[in-house]
Amino acid sequence: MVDIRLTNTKSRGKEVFVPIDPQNVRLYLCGPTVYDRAHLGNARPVVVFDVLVRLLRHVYGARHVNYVRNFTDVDDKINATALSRQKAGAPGTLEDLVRERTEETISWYHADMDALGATRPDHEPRATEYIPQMVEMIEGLIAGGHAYAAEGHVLFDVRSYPEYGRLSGRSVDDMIAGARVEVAPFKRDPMDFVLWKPSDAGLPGWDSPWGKGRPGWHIECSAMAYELLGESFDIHAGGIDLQFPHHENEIAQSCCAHPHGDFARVWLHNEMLQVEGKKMSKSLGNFFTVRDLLEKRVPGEVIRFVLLSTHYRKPMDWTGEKAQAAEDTLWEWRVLTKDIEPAVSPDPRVIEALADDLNTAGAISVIYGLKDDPALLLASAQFLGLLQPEMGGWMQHDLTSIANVNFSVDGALEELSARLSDLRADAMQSKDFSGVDALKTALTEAGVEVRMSKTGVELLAGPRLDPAKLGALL
RNA sequence: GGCGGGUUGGCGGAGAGGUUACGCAGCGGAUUGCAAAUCCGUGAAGACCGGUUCGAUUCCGGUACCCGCCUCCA
Repeated sequence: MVDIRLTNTKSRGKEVFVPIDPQNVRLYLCGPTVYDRAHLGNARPVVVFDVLVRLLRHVYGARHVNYVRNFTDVDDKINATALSRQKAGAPGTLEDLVRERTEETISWYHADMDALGATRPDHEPRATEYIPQMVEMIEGLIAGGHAYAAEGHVLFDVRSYPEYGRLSGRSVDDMIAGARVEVAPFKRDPMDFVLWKPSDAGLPGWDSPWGKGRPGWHIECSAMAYELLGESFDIHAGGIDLQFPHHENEIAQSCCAHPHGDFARVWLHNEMLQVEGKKMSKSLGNFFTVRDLLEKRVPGEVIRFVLLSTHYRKPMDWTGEKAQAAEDTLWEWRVLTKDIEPAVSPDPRVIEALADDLNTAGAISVIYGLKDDPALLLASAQFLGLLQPEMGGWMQHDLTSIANVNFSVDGALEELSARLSDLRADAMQSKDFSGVDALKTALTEAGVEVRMSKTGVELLAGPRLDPAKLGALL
Protein backbone atom coordinates (compact mmCIF):
# COMPACT_ATOMS: atom_id res chain seq x y z
CA MET A 1 0.00 0.00 0.00
CA VAL A 2 1.14 3.50 -0.84
CA ASP A 3 2.40 5.54 2.08
CA ILE A 4 0.75 8.94 2.08
CA ARG A 5 2.78 11.64 3.75
CA LEU A 6 1.12 14.88 4.83
CA THR A 7 2.35 18.02 6.50
CA ASN A 8 0.47 18.22 9.77
CA THR A 9 0.14 21.76 11.07
CA LYS A 10 -0.26 20.31 14.55
CA SER A 11 3.21 18.77 14.56
CA ARG A 12 4.74 21.17 12.01
CA GLY A 13 6.18 18.31 10.07
CA LYS A 14 5.58 15.77 7.35
CA GLU A 15 4.13 12.55 8.74
CA VAL A 16 3.15 9.21 7.30
CA PHE A 17 -0.61 9.16 7.31
CA VAL A 18 -2.07 6.31 9.35
CA PRO A 19 -5.87 6.30 9.45
CA ILE A 20 -7.63 5.49 12.69
CA ASP A 21 -9.73 2.98 10.74
CA PRO A 22 -8.68 2.14 7.17
CA GLN A 23 -12.25 0.99 6.55
CA ASN A 24 -13.50 4.46 7.40
CA VAL A 25 -11.09 7.29 6.61
CA ARG A 26 -12.67 10.51 7.79
CA LEU A 27 -11.99 14.01 6.50
CA TYR A 28 -13.60 17.31 7.35
CA LEU A 29 -13.13 20.40 5.21
CA CYS A 30 -14.30 23.82 6.32
CA GLY A 31 -16.86 24.89 3.77
CA PRO A 32 -18.22 28.25 2.77
CA THR A 33 -20.40 30.73 4.55
CA VAL A 34 -23.24 30.88 2.08
CA TYR A 35 -23.89 34.59 1.81
CA ASP A 36 -22.74 35.10 -1.79
CA ARG A 37 -20.90 33.59 -4.75
CA ALA A 38 -17.66 31.78 -3.96
CA HIS A 39 -14.57 33.74 -4.91
CA LEU A 40 -11.47 32.21 -6.42
CA GLY A 41 -9.77 31.92 -3.04
CA ASN A 42 -12.63 29.77 -1.80
CA ALA A 43 -11.98 27.39 -4.65
CA ARG A 44 -8.39 26.61 -3.76
CA PRO A 45 -8.96 24.33 -0.77
CA VAL A 46 -11.93 22.72 -2.52
CA VAL A 47 -9.86 21.72 -5.53
CA VAL A 48 -6.69 20.85 -3.64
CA PHE A 49 -8.42 18.67 -1.07
CA ASP A 50 -10.60 17.15 -3.76
CA VAL A 51 -7.37 15.66 -5.06
CA LEU A 52 -6.60 14.40 -1.56
CA VAL A 53 -9.99 12.71 -1.40
CA ARG A 54 -9.36 11.09 -4.79
CA LEU A 55 -6.01 9.84 -3.51
CA LEU A 56 -7.52 8.49 -0.29
CA ARG A 57 -10.25 6.72 -2.23
CA HIS A 58 -7.60 5.24 -4.50
CA VAL A 59 -5.56 3.95 -1.58
CA TYR A 60 -8.29 2.89 0.86
CA GLY A 61 -11.15 2.19 -1.54
CA ALA A 62 -13.90 4.47 -2.72
CA ARG A 63 -16.36 3.33 -0.06
CA HIS A 64 -13.93 3.65 2.80
CA VAL A 65 -13.57 7.40 2.76
CA ASN A 66 -16.01 9.73 4.43
CA TYR A 67 -15.67 13.30 3.22
CA VAL A 68 -17.62 16.01 5.03
CA ARG A 69 -17.79 19.66 4.07
CA ASN A 70 -20.14 22.01 5.85
CA PHE A 71 -22.26 24.95 4.80
CA THR A 72 -22.31 27.82 7.25
CA ASP A 73 -25.79 29.19 6.87
CA VAL A 74 -25.91 31.28 10.04
CA ASP A 75 -24.32 34.62 9.35
CA ASP A 76 -24.96 38.35 9.65
CA LYS A 77 -24.42 38.97 5.95
CA ILE A 78 -27.10 36.42 5.12
CA ASN A 79 -29.41 38.11 7.57
CA ALA A 80 -28.66 41.48 6.05
CA THR A 81 -29.62 40.29 2.57
CA ALA A 82 -32.81 38.72 3.89
CA LEU A 83 -33.71 41.91 5.73
CA SER A 84 -33.13 44.12 2.73
CA ARG A 85 -35.26 41.83 0.59
CA GLN A 86 -38.00 41.95 3.15
CA LYS A 87 -37.86 45.74 3.19
CA ALA A 88 -38.03 45.72 -0.61
CA GLY A 89 -41.34 43.90 -0.30
CA ALA A 90 -40.33 40.27 -0.76
CA PRO A 91 -43.01 37.90 0.54
CA GLY A 92 -42.50 35.48 3.42
CA THR A 93 -41.09 35.60 6.92
CA LEU A 94 -37.54 36.59 7.66
CA GLU A 95 -36.74 32.93 8.23
CA ASP A 96 -38.14 32.12 4.77
CA LEU A 97 -36.02 34.82 3.21
CA VAL A 98 -32.90 33.65 5.03
CA ARG A 99 -33.55 30.13 3.82
CA GLU A 100 -34.15 31.40 0.31
CA ARG A 101 -30.84 33.25 0.31
CA THR A 102 -28.87 30.28 1.60
CA GLU A 103 -30.60 27.91 -0.82
CA GLU A 104 -29.71 30.03 -3.80
CA THR A 105 -26.15 30.50 -2.62
CA ILE A 106 -25.71 26.77 -2.07
CA SER A 107 -26.99 26.00 -5.55
CA TRP A 108 -24.51 28.53 -6.98
CA TYR A 109 -21.75 26.98 -4.95
CA HIS A 110 -22.56 23.53 -6.23
CA ALA A 111 -22.69 24.72 -9.81
CA ASP A 112 -19.39 26.58 -9.53
CA MET A 113 -17.48 23.81 -7.74
CA ASP A 114 -18.92 21.23 -10.14
CA ALA A 115 -17.53 23.34 -12.97
CA LEU A 116 -14.09 22.99 -11.38
CA GLY A 117 -14.44 19.22 -11.41
CA ALA A 118 -14.63 18.93 -7.62
CA THR A 119 -16.46 15.85 -6.48
CA ARG A 120 -19.31 16.40 -4.05
CA PRO A 121 -18.61 15.45 -0.43
CA ASP A 122 -20.40 12.51 1.13
CA HIS A 123 -22.05 14.85 3.60
CA GLU A 124 -22.73 18.56 3.38
CA PRO A 125 -24.22 19.43 6.74
CA ARG A 126 -25.78 22.83 7.29
CA ALA A 127 -25.28 24.66 10.55
CA THR A 128 -28.99 25.36 10.92
CA GLU A 129 -29.70 21.64 10.93
CA TYR A 130 -27.43 21.02 13.91
CA ILE A 131 -28.54 23.69 16.37
CA PRO A 132 -29.72 21.18 19.04
CA GLN A 133 -26.39 19.40 18.86
CA MET A 134 -24.57 22.70 19.30
CA VAL A 135 -26.72 23.61 22.28
CA GLU A 136 -26.00 20.22 23.78
CA MET A 137 -22.29 20.66 23.30
CA ILE A 138 -22.38 24.11 24.85
CA GLU A 139 -24.26 22.77 27.85
CA GLY A 140 -21.58 20.14 28.23
CA LEU A 141 -18.86 22.75 28.11
CA ILE A 142 -20.58 24.79 30.82
CA ALA A 143 -21.04 21.67 32.96
CA GLY A 144 -17.38 20.83 32.52
CA GLY A 145 -16.28 24.28 33.62
CA HIS A 146 -15.05 25.36 30.20
CA ALA A 147 -17.72 27.91 29.39
CA TYR A 148 -19.91 30.43 31.15
CA ALA A 149 -23.07 32.37 30.44
CA ALA A 150 -23.03 36.14 30.68
CA GLU A 151 -25.61 38.66 29.52
CA GLY A 152 -27.32 36.28 27.11
CA HIS A 153 -23.99 35.13 25.70
CA VAL A 154 -22.12 31.95 26.36
CA LEU A 155 -18.36 32.27 26.24
CA PHE A 156 -15.61 29.72 26.07
CA ASP A 157 -13.11 30.13 28.88
CA VAL A 158 -9.72 29.91 27.20
CA ARG A 159 -7.91 29.76 30.55
CA SER A 160 -9.66 26.46 31.23
CA TYR A 161 -7.83 24.78 28.35
CA PRO A 162 -4.04 24.85 28.81
CA GLU A 163 -3.44 23.70 25.23
CA TYR A 164 -5.16 26.77 23.81
CA GLY A 165 -2.96 28.33 21.13
CA ARG A 166 -0.94 25.23 20.40
CA LEU A 167 -2.10 24.72 16.82
CA SER A 168 -1.25 28.26 15.80
CA GLY A 169 1.82 28.60 18.00
CA ARG A 170 0.45 31.41 20.09
CA SER A 171 0.16 31.94 23.78
CA VAL A 172 -2.87 33.55 25.32
CA ASP A 173 -0.70 36.10 27.07
CA ASP A 174 1.11 37.14 23.90
CA MET A 175 -2.14 37.50 22.06
CA ILE A 176 -3.62 39.69 24.72
CA ALA A 177 -0.55 41.88 24.59
CA GLY A 178 -0.95 42.56 20.89
CA ALA A 179 -4.70 42.23 20.62
CA ARG A 180 -6.67 44.68 18.58
CA VAL A 181 -9.93 43.11 19.58
CA GLU A 182 -12.40 45.21 21.43
CA VAL A 183 -13.06 43.40 24.65
CA ALA A 184 -16.65 42.95 25.75
CA PRO A 185 -16.99 43.81 29.44
CA PHE A 186 -18.61 40.50 30.32
CA LYS A 187 -15.61 38.43 29.21
CA ARG A 188 -13.50 36.87 31.94
CA ASP A 189 -10.51 36.91 29.65
CA PRO A 190 -10.09 39.06 26.54
CA MET A 191 -9.44 35.96 24.43
CA ASP A 192 -12.64 34.19 25.45
CA PHE A 193 -14.80 33.63 22.40
CA VAL A 194 -18.50 33.37 21.77
CA LEU A 195 -20.29 30.03 21.71
CA TRP A 196 -23.76 31.50 21.73
CA LYS A 197 -25.03 35.00 21.32
CA PRO A 198 -28.44 36.61 21.71
CA SER A 199 -30.65 37.47 18.74
CA ASP A 200 -33.05 40.34 19.01
CA ALA A 201 -36.53 40.27 17.52
CA GLY A 202 -35.38 41.28 14.04
CA LEU A 203 -32.89 38.44 13.67
CA PRO A 204 -33.21 34.71 13.18
CA GLY A 205 -32.77 32.85 16.43
CA TRP A 206 -33.37 29.60 18.22
CA ASP A 207 -34.61 28.97 21.73
CA SER A 208 -31.93 27.90 24.13
CA PRO A 209 -31.29 27.70 27.86
CA TRP A 210 -29.74 31.19 27.51
CA GLY A 211 -32.67 32.74 25.68
CA LYS A 212 -33.36 33.20 22.02
CA GLY A 213 -30.11 33.36 20.17
CA ARG A 214 -27.77 31.91 17.58
CA PRO A 215 -24.52 30.01 17.68
CA GLY A 216 -21.09 31.57 17.43
CA TRP A 217 -19.08 30.82 14.35
CA HIS A 218 -16.81 28.04 15.59
CA ILE A 219 -19.15 25.73 17.44
CA GLU A 220 -20.92 24.48 14.31
CA CYS A 221 -17.85 22.73 12.95
CA SER A 222 -17.19 21.08 16.29
CA ALA A 223 -20.78 19.88 16.59
CA MET A 224 -21.12 18.68 13.01
CA ALA A 225 -17.74 16.96 12.94
CA TYR A 226 -18.67 15.16 16.15
CA GLU A 227 -22.05 14.06 14.83
CA LEU A 228 -20.79 12.86 11.46
CA LEU A 229 -17.23 11.75 12.15
CA GLY A 230 -17.05 11.07 15.88
CA GLU A 231 -14.87 12.39 18.66
CA SER A 232 -11.67 11.40 16.84
CA PHE A 233 -11.20 11.52 13.10
CA ASP A 234 -8.36 11.64 10.63
CA ILE A 235 -8.04 14.89 8.77
CA HIS A 236 -9.30 18.42 9.18
CA ALA A 237 -8.46 20.78 6.35
CA GLY A 238 -8.96 24.39 5.36
CA GLY A 239 -7.24 27.64 4.47
CA ILE A 240 -4.35 28.86 6.59
CA ASP A 241 -6.35 31.95 7.51
CA LEU A 242 -8.63 29.65 9.48
CA GLN A 243 -5.80 28.33 11.60
CA PHE A 244 -6.46 31.09 14.06
CA PRO A 245 -8.92 31.67 15.51
CA HIS A 246 -11.33 29.27 13.86
CA HIS A 247 -9.45 25.99 14.08
CA GLU A 248 -7.87 26.84 17.40
CA ASN A 249 -11.32 27.42 18.81
CA GLU A 250 -12.70 24.25 17.27
CA ILE A 251 -9.97 22.26 18.96
CA ALA A 252 -10.60 23.92 22.32
CA GLN A 253 -14.35 23.28 22.16
CA SER A 254 -14.14 19.75 20.88
CA CYS A 255 -11.35 18.55 23.12
CA CYS A 256 -13.00 20.04 26.20
CA ALA A 257 -16.42 18.68 25.29
CA HIS A 258 -15.03 15.25 24.42
CA PRO A 259 -11.89 14.84 26.51
CA HIS A 260 -11.40 11.24 25.46
CA GLY A 261 -11.20 12.11 21.80
CA ASP A 262 -8.39 13.66 19.77
CA PHE A 263 -10.71 15.64 17.51
CA ALA A 264 -8.66 15.80 14.28
CA ARG A 265 -5.37 13.90 14.14
CA VAL A 266 -4.00 15.69 11.09
CA TRP A 267 -4.49 19.36 10.28
CA LEU A 268 -3.90 20.50 6.73
CA HIS A 269 -3.76 24.13 5.73
CA ASN A 270 -3.44 25.58 2.27
CA GLU A 271 -1.65 28.89 1.77
CA MET A 272 -3.48 31.87 0.39
CA LEU A 273 -4.31 32.86 -3.13
CA GLN A 274 -3.10 36.10 -4.62
CA VAL A 275 -4.04 37.80 -7.85
CA GLU A 276 -1.27 39.20 -10.02
CA GLY A 277 0.98 39.29 -6.97
CA LYS A 278 -1.43 40.99 -4.60
CA LYS A 279 -4.01 39.91 -2.13
CA MET A 280 -7.39 39.58 -3.74
CA SER A 281 -9.58 42.26 -2.28
CA LYS A 282 -12.48 44.39 -3.28
CA SER A 283 -10.59 47.58 -2.47
CA LEU A 284 -7.77 46.70 -4.86
CA GLY A 285 -10.30 45.96 -7.56
CA ASN A 286 -8.87 42.52 -8.23
CA PHE A 287 -11.64 40.60 -6.53
CA PHE A 288 -13.53 38.07 -8.58
CA THR A 289 -15.66 35.02 -8.14
CA VAL A 290 -15.36 31.66 -9.81
CA ARG A 291 -18.50 32.53 -11.74
CA ASP A 292 -16.90 35.75 -13.02
CA LEU A 293 -14.08 33.71 -14.51
CA LEU A 294 -16.40 31.12 -16.02
CA GLU A 295 -18.43 33.86 -17.61
CA LYS A 296 -15.28 35.37 -19.03
CA ARG A 297 -14.89 32.03 -20.80
CA VAL A 298 -12.07 30.77 -18.60
CA PRO A 299 -12.93 27.06 -18.53
CA GLY A 300 -13.38 25.42 -15.14
CA GLU A 301 -10.82 22.86 -16.14
CA VAL A 302 -8.29 25.63 -16.75
CA ILE A 303 -8.97 27.12 -13.32
CA ARG A 304 -8.50 23.68 -11.80
CA PHE A 305 -5.20 23.20 -13.63
CA VAL A 306 -3.85 26.53 -12.43
CA LEU A 307 -4.91 25.84 -8.85
CA LEU A 308 -3.14 22.48 -8.94
CA SER A 309 0.02 23.77 -10.56
CA THR A 310 1.31 25.30 -7.33
CA HIS A 311 1.87 23.24 -4.22
CA TYR A 312 -0.94 23.83 -1.73
CA ARG A 313 1.34 25.01 1.06
CA LYS A 314 2.78 27.83 -1.01
CA PRO A 315 1.10 31.08 -1.83
CA MET A 316 -0.53 30.75 -5.22
CA ASP A 317 -0.54 33.66 -7.60
CA TRP A 318 -3.41 33.73 -10.09
CA THR A 319 -2.41 35.49 -13.32
CA GLY A 320 -4.04 35.73 -16.71
CA GLU A 321 -0.81 34.47 -18.19
CA LYS A 322 -0.99 31.25 -16.20
CA ALA A 323 -4.57 30.68 -17.24
CA GLN A 324 -3.55 31.11 -20.86
CA ALA A 325 -0.66 28.67 -20.53
CA ALA A 326 -2.90 26.16 -18.78
CA GLU A 327 -5.46 26.45 -21.55
CA ASP A 328 -2.82 25.77 -24.19
CA THR A 329 -1.58 22.71 -22.33
CA LEU A 330 -5.05 21.29 -21.78
CA TRP A 331 -5.93 21.93 -25.39
CA GLU A 332 -2.87 20.02 -26.51
CA TRP A 333 -3.62 17.14 -24.14
CA ARG A 334 -7.22 16.94 -25.25
CA VAL A 335 -6.27 16.90 -28.93
CA LEU A 336 -3.72 14.21 -28.17
CA THR A 337 -6.17 12.02 -26.28
CA LYS A 338 -9.20 12.52 -28.51
CA ASP A 339 -10.98 9.19 -29.07
CA ILE A 340 -8.46 7.46 -26.80
CA GLU A 341 -9.54 5.14 -24.01
CA PRO A 342 -7.76 5.89 -20.75
CA ALA A 343 -5.30 3.32 -19.42
CA VAL A 344 -6.52 1.13 -16.59
CA SER A 345 -4.52 3.05 -14.02
CA PRO A 346 -2.52 6.28 -13.85
CA ASP A 347 1.26 6.45 -13.99
CA PRO A 348 2.57 5.27 -10.60
CA ARG A 349 4.75 8.37 -10.44
CA VAL A 350 1.62 10.49 -10.35
CA ILE A 351 0.37 8.60 -7.31
CA GLU A 352 3.82 8.82 -5.78
CA ALA A 353 3.95 12.60 -6.24
CA LEU A 354 0.49 13.05 -4.73
CA ALA A 355 1.30 10.72 -1.85
CA ASP A 356 4.22 12.99 -1.04
CA ASP A 357 2.26 15.72 0.68
CA LEU A 358 -0.05 16.25 -2.27
CA ASN A 359 2.55 17.39 -4.74
CA THR A 360 0.11 18.25 -7.49
CA ALA A 361 2.66 20.33 -9.39
CA GLY A 362 5.00 17.37 -9.43
CA ALA A 363 2.18 15.12 -10.63
CA ILE A 364 1.45 17.50 -13.49
CA SER A 365 5.11 17.49 -14.51
CA VAL A 366 4.98 13.69 -14.73
CA ILE A 367 2.00 13.99 -17.06
CA TYR A 368 3.94 16.32 -19.37
CA GLY A 369 6.29 13.45 -19.98
CA LEU A 370 3.55 11.07 -21.12
CA LYS A 371 2.85 12.49 -24.58
CA ASP A 372 4.13 9.28 -26.15
CA ASP A 373 1.47 7.29 -24.33
CA PRO A 374 -1.84 9.15 -24.68
CA ALA A 375 -3.83 6.45 -22.88
CA LEU A 376 -1.60 6.70 -19.85
CA LEU A 377 -1.56 10.49 -20.05
CA LEU A 378 -5.35 10.50 -20.07
CA ALA A 379 -5.68 8.16 -17.10
CA SER A 380 -3.09 10.15 -15.16
CA ALA A 381 -4.69 13.51 -15.89
CA GLN A 382 -8.10 12.13 -15.01
CA PHE A 383 -6.76 11.05 -11.65
CA LEU A 384 -6.22 14.74 -10.96
CA GLY A 385 -9.73 15.49 -12.16
CA LEU A 386 -8.50 16.90 -15.47
CA LEU A 387 -9.51 15.84 -18.99
CA GLN A 388 -12.82 14.51 -17.73
CA PRO A 389 -15.14 14.00 -20.71
CA GLU A 390 -17.84 16.22 -19.24
CA MET A 391 -15.40 19.11 -18.77
CA GLY A 392 -14.29 19.38 -22.38
CA GLY A 393 -17.15 21.49 -23.64
CA TRP A 394 -14.95 24.58 -23.77
CA MET A 395 -13.25 23.18 -26.85
CA GLN A 396 -16.47 23.61 -28.83
CA HIS A 397 -16.24 27.05 -30.31
CA ASP A 398 -19.14 29.31 -29.67
CA LEU A 399 -20.57 30.55 -32.95
CA THR A 400 -23.61 32.18 -31.46
CA SER A 401 -21.88 35.54 -31.13
CA ILE A 402 -21.66 35.86 -34.90
CA ALA A 403 -24.56 37.14 -36.90
CA ASN A 404 -25.89 34.99 -39.75
CA VAL A 405 -24.12 31.85 -38.70
CA ASN A 406 -24.24 29.48 -41.60
CA PHE A 407 -21.16 27.42 -41.05
CA SER A 408 -19.65 24.94 -38.67
CA VAL A 409 -16.03 25.18 -37.63
CA ASP A 410 -15.29 21.76 -39.05
CA GLY A 411 -17.01 22.59 -42.33
CA ALA A 412 -15.21 25.89 -42.58
CA LEU A 413 -11.84 24.26 -41.98
CA GLU A 414 -12.59 21.65 -44.59
CA GLU A 415 -13.51 24.26 -47.17
CA LEU A 416 -10.53 26.46 -46.39
CA SER A 417 -8.16 23.57 -46.39
CA ALA A 418 -9.32 22.63 -49.90
CA ARG A 419 -8.90 26.21 -51.03
CA LEU A 420 -5.43 26.46 -49.53
CA SER A 421 -4.48 23.18 -51.08
CA ASP A 422 -5.53 24.40 -54.55
CA LEU A 423 -3.76 27.70 -54.14
CA ARG A 424 -0.64 25.89 -53.12
CA ALA A 425 -0.76 23.52 -56.06
CA ASP A 426 -1.01 26.51 -58.41
CA ALA A 427 1.78 28.31 -56.59
CA MET A 428 4.03 25.32 -56.99
CA GLN A 429 3.70 25.85 -60.75
CA SER A 430 3.82 29.65 -60.86
CA LYS A 431 6.35 30.02 -58.03
CA ASP A 432 4.23 32.89 -56.75
CA PHE A 433 3.34 32.01 -53.21
CA SER A 434 1.86 35.36 -52.19
CA GLY A 435 -1.73 34.12 -52.32
CA VAL A 436 -0.90 31.04 -50.26
CA ASP A 437 0.94 33.10 -47.69
CA ALA A 438 -1.88 35.60 -47.43
CA LEU A 439 -4.45 32.91 -46.68
CA LYS A 440 -2.06 31.16 -44.33
CA THR A 441 -1.50 34.36 -42.38
CA ALA A 442 -5.21 35.05 -42.19
CA LEU A 443 -5.85 31.55 -40.91
CA THR A 444 -3.13 31.85 -38.30
CA GLU A 445 -4.58 35.15 -37.15
CA ALA A 446 -7.98 33.50 -36.83
CA GLY A 447 -6.40 31.00 -34.44
CA VAL A 448 -6.08 28.12 -36.86
CA GLU A 449 -3.00 25.96 -36.87
CA VAL A 450 -1.79 25.50 -40.45
CA ARG A 451 0.14 22.34 -41.19
CA MET A 452 1.51 21.89 -44.69
CA SER A 453 3.51 18.90 -45.71
CA LYS A 454 4.42 17.17 -48.90
CA THR A 455 1.31 15.07 -48.67
CA GLY A 456 -1.15 17.88 -48.19
CA VAL A 457 -2.65 20.62 -46.10
CA GLU A 458 -4.14 20.17 -42.66
CA LEU A 459 -6.00 22.81 -40.69
CA LEU A 460 -6.58 22.43 -36.95
CA ALA A 461 -8.60 24.67 -34.69
CA GLY A 462 -6.39 26.07 -31.95
CA PRO A 463 -7.29 27.10 -28.41
CA ARG A 464 -7.67 30.74 -29.40
CA LEU A 465 -9.73 30.25 -32.52
CA ASP A 466 -11.69 33.35 -33.45
CA PRO A 467 -14.89 32.14 -35.14
CA ALA A 468 -15.70 35.62 -36.45
CA LYS A 469 -12.37 35.91 -38.27
CA LEU A 470 -12.74 32.39 -39.53
CA GLY A 471 -16.22 33.12 -40.84
CA ALA A 472 -14.95 36.19 -42.64
CA LEU A 473 -12.65 34.01 -44.73
CA LEU A 474 -15.50 31.96 -46.16
C1' G B 1 3.81 44.29 18.74
C1' G B 2 2.90 38.59 18.44
C1' C B 3 2.55 34.28 15.06
C1' G B 4 3.19 31.97 10.28
C1' G B 5 4.59 31.50 4.95
C1' G B 6 7.60 32.87 0.78
C1' U B 7 12.33 34.35 -1.98
C1' U B 8 14.91 28.76 -7.50
C1' G B 9 17.30 29.91 -14.65
C1' G B 10 13.76 35.13 -19.24
C1' C B 11 8.76 33.44 -17.05
C1' G B 12 6.02 29.57 -14.31
C1' G B 13 7.32 25.78 -10.92
C1' A B 14 9.13 20.82 -8.19
C1' G B 15 12.26 17.22 -5.92
C1' A B 16 16.76 15.71 -3.79
C1' G B 17 23.03 16.83 1.04
C1' G B 18 26.84 15.14 -4.24
C1' U B 19 24.35 12.58 -10.41
C1' U B 20 19.06 16.29 -16.41
C1' A B 21 13.27 18.26 -12.70
C1' C B 22 9.43 19.63 -15.72
C1' G B 23 6.52 23.28 -18.82
C1' C B 24 6.60 27.84 -21.72
C1' A B 25 9.96 31.06 -24.14
C1' G B 26 15.21 31.17 -26.42
C1' C B 27 19.19 29.16 -29.38
C1' G B 28 21.36 25.32 -33.14
C1' G B 29 20.05 21.39 -36.58
C1' A B 30 16.68 18.10 -39.55
C1' U B 31 12.21 19.03 -42.29
C1' U B 32 9.48 23.03 -45.31
C1' G B 33 8.61 27.13 -51.42
C1' C B 34 8.67 30.06 -46.52
C1' A B 35 6.48 28.74 -42.10
C1' A B 36 3.77 25.86 -38.58
C1' A B 37 3.76 21.18 -36.34
C1' U B 38 7.14 17.31 -35.32
C1' C B 39 11.96 15.22 -34.22
C1' C B 40 17.16 15.78 -32.45
C1' G B 41 20.45 18.80 -29.70
C1' U B 42 21.52 23.03 -26.34
C1' G B 43 22.62 27.50 -22.97
C1' A B 44 20.51 29.37 -18.45
C1' A B 45 19.12 29.15 -11.34
C1' G B 46 18.77 28.83 -6.34
C1' A B 47 17.70 36.88 -2.35
C1' C B 48 22.05 38.23 0.88
C1' C B 49 25.72 37.07 4.94
C1' G B 50 27.78 33.45 8.04
C1' G B 51 27.97 28.25 10.09
C1' U B 52 27.92 22.63 9.83
C1' U B 53 30.07 19.26 5.93
C1' C B 54 34.93 16.26 1.91
C1' G B 55 30.68 18.72 -0.56
C1' A B 56 24.54 22.91 0.35
C1' U B 57 20.28 25.66 -3.85
C1' U B 58 18.89 21.44 -0.23
C1' C B 59 20.53 21.40 7.05
C1' C B 60 21.40 25.53 11.03
C1' G B 61 21.70 30.89 12.44
C1' G B 62 21.18 35.92 10.99
C1' U B 63 19.85 40.06 7.39
C1' A B 64 16.77 42.12 3.56
C1' C B 65 12.44 42.22 0.83
C1' C B 66 7.38 40.28 -0.22
C1' C B 67 2.81 38.05 1.60
C1' G B 68 -0.75 36.39 5.21
C1' C B 69 -3.14 35.80 10.19
C1' C B 70 -4.13 38.19 15.05
C1' U B 71 -10.76 42.22 12.32
C1' C B 72 -16.74 35.40 11.92
C1' C B 73 -12.34 36.77 3.95
C1' A B 74 -10.40 29.81 2.28
